[in-house]
Order: sequence, then C-alpha cells, then structure tokens
Amino acid sequence: MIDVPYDERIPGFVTLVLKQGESHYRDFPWRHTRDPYAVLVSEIMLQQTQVARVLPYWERWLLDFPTLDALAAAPLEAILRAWQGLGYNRRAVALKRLAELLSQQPDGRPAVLPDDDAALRALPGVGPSTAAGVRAFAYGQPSVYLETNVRAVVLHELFADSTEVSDRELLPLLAQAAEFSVASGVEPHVWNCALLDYGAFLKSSRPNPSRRSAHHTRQTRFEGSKRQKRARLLRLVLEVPFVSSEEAARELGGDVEEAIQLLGELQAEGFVVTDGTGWRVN
DNA sequence: ATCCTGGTCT
DNA sequence: AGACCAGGAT
Repeated sequence: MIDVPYDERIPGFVTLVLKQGESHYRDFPWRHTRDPYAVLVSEIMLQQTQVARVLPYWERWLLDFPTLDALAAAPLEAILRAWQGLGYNRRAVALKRLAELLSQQPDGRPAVLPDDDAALRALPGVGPSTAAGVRAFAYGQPSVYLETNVRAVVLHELFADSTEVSDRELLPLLAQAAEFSVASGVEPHVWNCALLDYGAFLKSSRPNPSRRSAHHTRQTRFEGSKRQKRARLLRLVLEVPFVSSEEAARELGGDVEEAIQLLGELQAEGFVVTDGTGWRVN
C-alpha cells in the first residue's frame, strides 16, 4: 500500500457514507447469515453478476450444497447445472476445487474456510475483493473491500474531478476510512454494507462513477463471441450424457476443428473430459 | 438491435 | 492487457 499522508476529509467521508448507507440500506438474505461458506458463495456469485439474478441462485445453491463438504462431495455435473444462467462458469469450477481443497482435513473433520487474507486469496477464485468481503461479512474483521460499488463511492466523494483514477490511488484513502470507522466503534460489516449500498444508489442515480476508474473496460460484444460458443457447448454437454465433436460442431453451426479446439480448452479448465470419441462433463 | 455491467486469472 | 458469461437497459 502506498503510504500517503492522512487525508483530512476522512472523518466527514466516513460520517456521510454511514448516513447514506443507512438511507439506502438493502436487505439481502446473505446479510442474515454469518456462515462463512454461505457468505463466500454470495461473494463469488456477486463477482460478475447483478444482485437480482444472484438471489434465487444463492437460495437454491445452499439447499443443494449446504456446506463445503457437501459441495466437495457433489458431482461437478450437479454443480454446473446449479450454476447454469449465472455466467462465467469458471467460478463454479473454482468453487468446487476450493471445497475439495478445504474438505481434505485429517480425521475427516468438517472443512473450515480460513479467515486470514493470505489463506483466502490462495484459494481458487478468491481475489482481493472476495477475501475482504468474507473477512468483513462472515468474520467481522476489518478489511479494505474495494469493488465496483465501493469504487463508485470513493470516486464520487473523494475524486470528483479526476479521471483515469487507479486503484492504487483509491486504496490508501479507503484504508484510512476503514481504519477511522473501526476506531469510531463501527462494525466492519456495517461500514462495508454502507459503502456497497451508497455505491449502488450512486450508480442508479447518475452515470456510473466507476467509469472514471483507470481499470474500467468495455466488454466486447457477446453475440457471435467465443464466450457465447463456450457457453453453448457447456450447455449441450450438460443436456446430453455424451457429445461427439460433430454434434458439438452442429451446435455451433461451425466446423469440427473449431468445436474440438473449444472443447479442448474447456477440458483444460476442468469442465469436460474426452475419451477420444466424444465429450462429457468432467 | 446495440450497449452496459464486473472480479479473477493468465 | 485481455478473456471470461448473460441478462437488463436503452
């Protein structure tokens, strides 16, 4: 972290965010649990996906796979089916791997999600934001949780006239604010909820302030993309038990070479396996 | 019909 | 720096 001088605006910023967070508070089911696994699942699902779409998936997921050990024991096929429609299917594969890693406890003890930043970030699919979210919302530990809604708040309040702002500039101020809120006796989950809820409000009421982040990028079109083709192939493999390369090619309306190439990539990422004559879910 | 959104990994 | 998914907004 860059060592920058203490910013005099921090106390006012924290007070304002807490007040705005209260005004725009959103009541999500994952805010009513401290189960680290349930919190982790919400964080992973929310990584790239809107809240409205995550809600039913999160509820269903915890019924189907109530614990890390249940997830570790479940077939990947069931896991990928439960993920269908959420997007970025690699997250489901990573979650399965994570569960398998943690459930390999001696004496068959229940799997435990770590609570420290380094151990969390060493897990597949867990980066800085997800680790910070789990630490605050499951374990009540102070964390610097920089994701898109939080970025919107910091950019709007502390970088109003700047463009191309990098996270390296935002992080020290967010860290100072987090520290101030803790010192003021505010629970880490209350502070981070306030950031998220105020950020979501800002994004809904004006052009997304996160566009002024240096890291903001525009997505390439989905129609006709490789992403779309991968999604179609995975869907096909989940629909029928065994898919030949020719069937896969027909699904894409393309050539067999392309289908084999894409399925090979899906295999390398752990989605599917082949026996040489066709493909099935790993 | 085209545009817009996003955290992690390579 | 660029790839990964999908649905809602415009």
